[in-house]
This record gives sequence, structure tokens and C-alpha cells, in this order.
Amino acid sequence: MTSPPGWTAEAPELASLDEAARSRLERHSPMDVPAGASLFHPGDAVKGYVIVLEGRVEVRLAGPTGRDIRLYDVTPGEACIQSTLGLLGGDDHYSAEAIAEGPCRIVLLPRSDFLALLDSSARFRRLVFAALAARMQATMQLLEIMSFQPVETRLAQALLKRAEDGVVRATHQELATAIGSAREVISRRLERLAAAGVVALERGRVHILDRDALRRMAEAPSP
Amino acid sequence: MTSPPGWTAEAPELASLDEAARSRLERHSPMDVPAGASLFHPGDAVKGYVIVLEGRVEVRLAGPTGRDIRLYDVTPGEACIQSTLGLLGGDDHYSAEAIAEGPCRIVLLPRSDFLALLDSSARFRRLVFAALAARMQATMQLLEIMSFQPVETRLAQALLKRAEDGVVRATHQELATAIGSAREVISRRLERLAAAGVVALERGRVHILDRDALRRMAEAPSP
DNA sequence: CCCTTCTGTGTGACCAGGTCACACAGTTTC
DNA sequence: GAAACTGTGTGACCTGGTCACACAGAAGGG
Repeated sequence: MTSPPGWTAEAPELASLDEAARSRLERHSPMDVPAGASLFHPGDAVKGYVIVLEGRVEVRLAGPTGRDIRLYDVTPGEACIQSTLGLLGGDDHYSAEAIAEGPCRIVLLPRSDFLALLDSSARFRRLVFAALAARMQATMQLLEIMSFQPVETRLAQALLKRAEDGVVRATHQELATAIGSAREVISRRLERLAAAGVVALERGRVHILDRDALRRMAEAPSP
Repeated sequence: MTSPPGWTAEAPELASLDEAARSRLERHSPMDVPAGASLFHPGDAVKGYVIVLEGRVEVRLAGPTGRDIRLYDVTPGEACIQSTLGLLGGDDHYSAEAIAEGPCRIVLLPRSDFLALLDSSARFRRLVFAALAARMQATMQLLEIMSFQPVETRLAQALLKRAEDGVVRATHQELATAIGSAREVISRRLERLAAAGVVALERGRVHILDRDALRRMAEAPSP
């Protein structure tokens, strides 16, 4: 009597929803988004609740001078909170922009279904609430970090987090966006780290040589 | 058959709730908080959902160097979102601190009642959701403003917003906190504005002489 | 009253970090 | 291999936050 497992089965959190909620979700089919595509720009009207099934979507705040700040990224099973805001009460236009970091598969749940689900499924509600709360907390933390932590600390953290086998694949620009700084600043910092033998630089790549040194920087400003 | 109008009648939004929800809320009685009292510090565990009935509560992020940033303030009828976060999924400890800016009357709704109300009253749910969404949007906007807008612009906006009859009652420190800057910076800016004849300074008070000039600054960086 | 003490302001020196304007090297395209 | 990008290095400059004070106007207590 149950419908064949659809895309809601792919995301662990969604899979735990009640049958009614799932089938309502399944009415909408996933769509493919090419790498680099923009899901929305600042000023766009909110069309619905966005759930990412595959790939990674980065949500950024863009400054007038070209500098931008990564707010968060949305990975499979997560929903993009930006859309929630518009659907729930605030301004219903985006203030940030979302870019698909690779090929993605997403589902767009229209406002009416979203609201209906919120009322009908306690489980779905919890999911949305929890995601919203977590994002809010992360955003305030970001504000705190950007205001009070020096670039050195943030950079060290970013490098440690993104390292795979001691190598970080990222351009200086990407690192800058990730920690809310400017490209030139990152270039100079990395250069100093390289001079100190902590990292080795290569085009589009940073090799980590002294993980412990980075860990120290990631905690204390420097003393 | 209805209970006598209690404190829920005082807040327009709460007054529109269904009877069941209201009576559940009324089980808890308001408490008085003296001016300057701190409702919570960073690190405190979340005790419940806080609703402000009278007075004003300021929620701030405190930096290690003494500088702090006003996240938002909670005015009558509103709830403090910080508590929502802990109750809904994220870390259940505060990262900011809340200070009563004057004598306040608040209600503290314990977690269990809060969650029960969320499930039982669609109206209450909307209220909480909307508040959370609005706050989230404001926080992101704050991040944007702090990152991309020069101090001059932010200061001009703050002065215009807080002016009553052309006078702003605030110390430089308070203005600094309001726009996320440092006291010395505000002192110098104000001094320059005074030299330009835009404002007149007095201890604890700023007189606005040229509203239009401020408005211009509040929009464009300066050109 | 005068003498502390506290709170609010002014000031100079300094430093971190963002902006602007380029140079230039590696890659990709045709 | 020339042209067009893309990623990096670099210097000059400016804003704004930090530190360390001086000093002045309340406020309160003897």
C-alpha cells in the first residue's frame, strides 16, 4: 500500500517522516542544476522551500566591492534556510545569493505545500525548526567570529577543516570568501605561513606541512 | 467560562491566540526584573522561552576586548529568540547576553509548555516561526551592514533612528555598541560632525542640527 | 563644602586588515 | 604560438579597532 520509495528515501532525515508527509513531498520531482548555476540572487522573490539532494550549494553575502562572505553551505538532506525566511514572515525576497558548487539535484517545494506540511506533520515541523535554529545560531557565531577573531585564526581553522590528505584544494579567493576576508589578505598570510614552513603553496592548492602549528593558531590569536 | 483577562491580554499578538493556548500561558505569572539586570550570560543553559511584557531587553554579543555588539532588542510582546534556539535543536546554551535596559516585566515559559504549545496551537507556532524568521533576517542584515557599511553611515542611521525632538540621549559607548563599533571611533566621528555643524555635543546627549546632512550620510558612504 | 570616586570624553600612537591599481605567471582556447 | 583568462604577488593607502592615558563633569560622603 505504500508508494515505491522515491527521493525522500535518499535523505535520512526526510526518510523518517510519516507516510502522508512523504507522499506530499514526492509530488514534486527533483531537478538537476548544473555546476555554477545560481539558485537565487539578492532581490529575487522566494519561490518555495529548497531541499538539496545531491551536491553542495553555497549561500553568500556579496559586498559592493566584490568581496563576499560565505554564510553557510547546504549539503544533501538539508534545506536552504533563506527560503524559509521568506515563507514564514519576513521579507519575501532574498538578500543573499546561492550558487551550486557542483552539479546538484534539488527539490523545490512550493509555498502552499510547505505551509500545509508545517501544519500537518509534527515531524516535518521539527525538522524545519531545528534547521532554522541551527542556522541562526551559526549565523550569530559567524558574526562573532568575523568581529572578534583575527584573520590568522580563521584562516588556520579553514585550512584544517578543508584539508584532505594534507592538501587543501582552493584558490586564495575561495579561502577569502570562506572566512569573509579579502583575497590579497589571504595571499599575504599564506605567503608568511609558507615562509615559516607551515604550508607550501601551489596554484589552486595549499599543502599543509605543519598541522600542529596551524592548530595552535586556530585556537589562540598568536601569543 | 473564560478565565479573567490576564497578562496575555497585554500583548496584542498573544491576545489573538486561541483560548486553550492562552490559558496554558497564563499558568505562568510574569516576574519583575530590575533595570540593568542580566537575563542570561553567554554559557548559561536555556531555561525556557522568554516573553517581554514591559520594558526593553537588549541582547548583545560581547567581544574579548570589551567591545560589544547589539544584536537586537526585545520590546513588549516580543519573545527573545535566543531562548528559542536552545529549545529547538541547537546548542542549549546562550552565546550572547541579555540585559534589561530598564525595569522589565517578563514571563518565562518552561521548555515543556513551550513545546506543547508549539504542537497544539497553530497560531502560537506562526508567532514563534515568524519571530524567528524575522530575527534571522535581521541578523544576516546586521552581518552585511557590519561588513560592508562604513561607520559614518551606520552612525548617521543610528542618530536619526534614536532622535527624539532632535536630541539623542546616549553616551558614545551606547552608540558604539548599537552600531558595533568602538567608543573612541564614535567620539572622533561625532567630533568631526560637530565641527561640521551637523550636531552639537553634550555629555550623554547629541543634538542634531542638520538632519538632512545626516540623511545624506545614512544613504551613501559619502560622495 | 571639599575631597574622593565614578562615568563620560578627548587624544595620540599604533596595528590589523580591507581597497585600489597593477604586474606577471600558468592555463586554456583557438 | 598568440590571445584571453585565471590565479598570485606587491606596494601604497585608508578605515577603523586597540591601548594607554589625561581630564572634566557628576555624585556622594564626610
